[in-house]
Amino acid sequence: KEHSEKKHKDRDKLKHSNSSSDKHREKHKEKRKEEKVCSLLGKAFSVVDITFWYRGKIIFFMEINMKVLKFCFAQDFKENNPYFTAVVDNLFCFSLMGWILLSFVVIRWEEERYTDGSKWRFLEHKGPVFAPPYEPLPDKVRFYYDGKPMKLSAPAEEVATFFSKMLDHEYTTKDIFRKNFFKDWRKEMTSEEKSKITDLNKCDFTEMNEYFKAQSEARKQMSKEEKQKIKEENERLVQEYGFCIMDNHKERIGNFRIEPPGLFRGRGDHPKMGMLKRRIRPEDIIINCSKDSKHPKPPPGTKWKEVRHDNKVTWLASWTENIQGSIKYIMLNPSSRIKGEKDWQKYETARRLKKCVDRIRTQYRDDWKSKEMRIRQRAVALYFIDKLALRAGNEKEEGETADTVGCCSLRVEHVKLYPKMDDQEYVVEFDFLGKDSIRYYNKIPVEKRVFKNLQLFLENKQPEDDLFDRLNTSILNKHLQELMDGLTAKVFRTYNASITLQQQLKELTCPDDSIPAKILSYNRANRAVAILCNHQRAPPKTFEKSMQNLQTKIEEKQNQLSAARKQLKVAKSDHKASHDDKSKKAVEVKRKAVQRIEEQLMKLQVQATDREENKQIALGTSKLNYLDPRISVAWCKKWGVGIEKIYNKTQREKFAWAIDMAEKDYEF
DNA sequence: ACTAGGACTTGTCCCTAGCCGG
DNA sequence: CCGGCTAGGGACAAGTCCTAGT
Repeated sequence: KEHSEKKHKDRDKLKHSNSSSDKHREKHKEKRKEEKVCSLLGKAFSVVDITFWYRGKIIFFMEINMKVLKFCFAQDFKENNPYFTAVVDNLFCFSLMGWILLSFVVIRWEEERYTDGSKWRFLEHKGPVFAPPYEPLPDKVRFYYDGKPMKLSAPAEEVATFFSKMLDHEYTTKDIFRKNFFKDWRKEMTSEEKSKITDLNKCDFTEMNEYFKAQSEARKQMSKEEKQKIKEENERLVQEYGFCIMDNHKERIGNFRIEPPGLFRGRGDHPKMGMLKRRIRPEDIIINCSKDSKHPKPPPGTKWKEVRHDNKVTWLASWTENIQGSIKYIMLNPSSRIKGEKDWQKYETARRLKKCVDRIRTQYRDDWKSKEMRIRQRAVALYFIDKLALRAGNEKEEGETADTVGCCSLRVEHVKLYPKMDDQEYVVEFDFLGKDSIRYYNKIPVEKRVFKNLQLFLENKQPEDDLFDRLNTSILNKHLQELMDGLTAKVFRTYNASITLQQQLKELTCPDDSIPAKILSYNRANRAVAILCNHQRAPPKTFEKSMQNLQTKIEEKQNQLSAARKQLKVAKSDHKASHDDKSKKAVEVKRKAVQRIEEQLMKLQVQATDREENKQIALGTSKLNYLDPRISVAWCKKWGVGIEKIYNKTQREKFAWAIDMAEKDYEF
């Protein structure tokens, strides 16, 4: 019905444009019409049939070039049904007595999956965008050494600017940072500079620092037009370099810009902080694309390191970074088929774990009694991974990164055992730095067997010895692989996160709640998961202030409310006195006003609670990486909550497959 | 069995576009 | 229309897990 209404409107527009004599305008309208028709087409179909009948008037199709139709159709179809792919090369379209027959092939993701391990058949892109070249400082901005101004060579100056931009950060005062920086900086100096500049403490970067501050201030002060221009330029760059063609579809690239040079910071107590991250040139880049595609061109006068055609991998370009010597990649955006499909598979693996988790739990409990030490250790570690959602904990090379651990790499110093604590027995206290040097602190009571085993593991060990000395991640994962196909340590995190969300949602959602209250429940369920996974954040710098603002708003609303209530009272007594229509209306109006303000107040209060509870907890990570989006989609459908209340635009794009697939009765 | 390298996922921080109330 | 604030996106670091070579 809706579509036919739209069609009528379109037809009216069509007549209109025919009578218009302005050629240009007509052309424009033509284009819009095409777009409109194509978007209508995309929305017109449900997704399961191989062949669709669609009733309409042929006039639309005659006027559209078949090629355009095909392309628009492919795009629209994909946007609306990301879980499917349409093969439009075989698109077949003709009219029959006012009906239009459209026939094309629809393929589901899993049907399209290649069996030989290849990830794509065709890949074409324009290559990465490089960091802008270094612009030397104007002469008036000077660097001082030992109190005297000194002109630096361009390479040395560039590195100096990196440091000068960071002057406000605490880490420029750290010894390691300064030492690493100075060492790398000296490598960029001319021999003359090298002999002169021997002590970082005698370097004065303040003038440079002020210059950059002024620059950023000036950028803020730019006129609207200038800002608009920059925005447009950026947009153009995205249009040109931000997309690629992979197997008949135009897909967004995740990070098409190469990381600019700068000083490496690292997280936590990183031994390499302050080192120079060098500039990446075309000669460092390996391009990956299909042989029969138009290969990306390197910037004039340069060459790529290599152009290869490896369809067993998903990346478009790669280079080796100089701090850790690891490889960096350019890959597709999460909304792309290749990422979405993988994401979906991940949750399917977690759902398979759900089916056999009881068996696995029984087994590891059995293994706590094993005669073999390695099996006991494996079983206790697995218990922690399952119960506490710890990460696997690969070994790391000492001195290369910050000292952090996961389950398998836990050391004796990270756990403390308390046979009795308060009113609980067999309490284990964990205190260690995990990924990104985020502290994990937790005290939990465990079963007696686990406790006894831990005591055994700790015997005759130094604090810096491994807790699980007979275990590492590859042993653990090999074991898990035997328990279930595709099972690894991280699947437990996904599984426990998703199952917790589903169960919390069931528990917390009250059918009679208002929409904001329901959303609060959702956020609380999300929060439970974030706490489980230890997703913390530094309380935002503006937290206190924004909390206060909210509080004042609430007070204001409360005042408004009491005022409105008073007015309602007055109106009521007026009505009692006069009993006329006018006063009756007035009462209604006032009643509505009170109601509205009550609602607003409630919304604010809910918001305040939500924010307070969220002070140190980051919801984003679990939402993006651990929670099966179909649970959320189903919840939204079940309770009539708009999906946009839960997922913002990017998240909706990433989870398009789930929004498409999940019905309100979906069970993880 | 062990290691290094490679590919891909997960994680936090920081900046800024754009929203909203005054 | 302006300025303050904040959500969201980008940047990029740091994990996991797998494979191939020794």
